[in-house]
Amino acid sequence: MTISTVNTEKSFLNHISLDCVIFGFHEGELRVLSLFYESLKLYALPGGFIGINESLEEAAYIVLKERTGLDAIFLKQFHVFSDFERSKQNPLVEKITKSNATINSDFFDQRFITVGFYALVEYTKVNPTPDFISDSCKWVSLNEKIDFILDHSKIINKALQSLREQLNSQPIGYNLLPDKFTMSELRVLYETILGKELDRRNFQRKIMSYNILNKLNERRKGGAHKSPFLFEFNLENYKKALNDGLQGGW
Amino acid sequence: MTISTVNTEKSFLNHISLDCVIFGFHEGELRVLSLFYESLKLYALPGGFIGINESLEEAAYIVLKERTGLDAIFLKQFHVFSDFERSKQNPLVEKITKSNATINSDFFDQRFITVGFYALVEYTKVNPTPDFISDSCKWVSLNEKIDFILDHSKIINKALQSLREQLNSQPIGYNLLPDKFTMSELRVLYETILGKELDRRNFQRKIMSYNILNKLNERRKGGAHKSPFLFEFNLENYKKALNDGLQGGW
DNA sequence: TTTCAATGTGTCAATACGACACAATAATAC
DNA sequence: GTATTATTGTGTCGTATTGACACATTGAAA
Repeated sequence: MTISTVNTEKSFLNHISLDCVIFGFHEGELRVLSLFYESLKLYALPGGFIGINESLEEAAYIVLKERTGLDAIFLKQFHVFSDFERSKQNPLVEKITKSNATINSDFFDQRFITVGFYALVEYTKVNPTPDFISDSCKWVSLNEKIDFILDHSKIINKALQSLREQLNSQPIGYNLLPDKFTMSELRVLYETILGKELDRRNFQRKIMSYNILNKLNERRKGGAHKSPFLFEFNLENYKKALNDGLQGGW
Repeated sequence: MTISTVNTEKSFLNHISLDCVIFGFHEGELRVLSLFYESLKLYALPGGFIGINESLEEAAYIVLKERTGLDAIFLKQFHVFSDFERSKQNPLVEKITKSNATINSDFFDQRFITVGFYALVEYTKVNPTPDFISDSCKWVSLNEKIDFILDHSKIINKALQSLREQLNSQPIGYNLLPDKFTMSELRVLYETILGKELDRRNFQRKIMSYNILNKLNERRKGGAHKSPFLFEFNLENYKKALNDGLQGGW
């Protein structure tokens, strides 16, 4: 009746999909893990469907695990995209139909309402892995002009907007940076997400006032100029802040 | 295939529903418009399904219009509830089956993923109207202990939490108060949403600093004690604040 | 006319914030 | 080695914002 299968292995709910905006931070740029379709010259967000006995969150974790190899990830639903027109003319349908894959292309060729999730991951820990219909999986910088299928550009923009709003109340950074990092690295991350420069000294004063960072007796060597101290997140206070929220904005 | 009908008039998408937490403010209490099922002694949130050529938002506006009689309403999606167990043992299914209604009870008896919306309306303007399976539609105070079907209590709590977070960045109040109101009324609304007391004088200073209110040359007569001035929202600045957001928290 | 609770409007100190200065340092250039 | 240079560490200072509180005013009720 209302349950369909993509292949013979698993049954999914019709009409509902999810798309993940997986953010990484590298070389001072925010990047989004994207699937590339060589024949279409188009990118797409990693996504999936909801198994008949899964929650959205469980399904999203499966997508993340498959594309990144990572488990414990900061994951948050941020918006539902339900425009009547949004999944019309999905170029992937034709691609699937033409392929020899043993999957049900009818399933793809229905109207989908998609739940957007954003995830924050540590760039270097990710092992980008394409799915069965994409040719490659790679990081795409938000600074590049990239063509995505359907409304995926819109989804990314909305994800970034949500991330910005979160930044004002939650201690984002733990998930995007390596365990040890310099104050400059954290500040550049904030600047990148916000899209504006922040005063180096005022930033440090404010972020330290939240008591979510430990200053280490260790410096980052190797770079030119004075070696900066390394910091790490104070997990105990970080978790408290996740619950209670921070205050003030940037 | 994947489209079902509730009655013969309209086709809906399977597996997807929406529920509306319609907030009103009356006698210093936040209230939620709820449907009551006499035979079950249970309440439920007004909800609906997504027509095959509607967006979620369009469908939500239809629900609001039908239950309140109002059009232009502040409406916002805030969370998707997708637990596998959430729509098991829906008491409404049995109720529908037993009734003589010409509706397809099979449609109700499927797994639903529901999108939660919250709406802010002016209490006195609402004309509460039950739907075809409920016995009455009434305001329920958040202070009362009320039994809701399924996970609707959880949905209300999450809506209130979202509303609180919005309060810090958006000029909420325009939709919940009459056109003209006193500073105390606005403050009590904020106190009610936040669940804590605010200093009367500091509140006024802060809210006035946003420039979203016009102080009128008019006083509320009739109450005991000194007559307070009336205020109204400055729509131009209010809309600006809706876009730009406010700053600071309470 | 008095009472009393609520209102209008202020002050004050503590804190937070934005803008900025200057010395210390580590790799590089010479 | 020594000088150079960009970056880092750590301040200060004036202003704006915040929280706590005081006191006179008002208008219905006693």
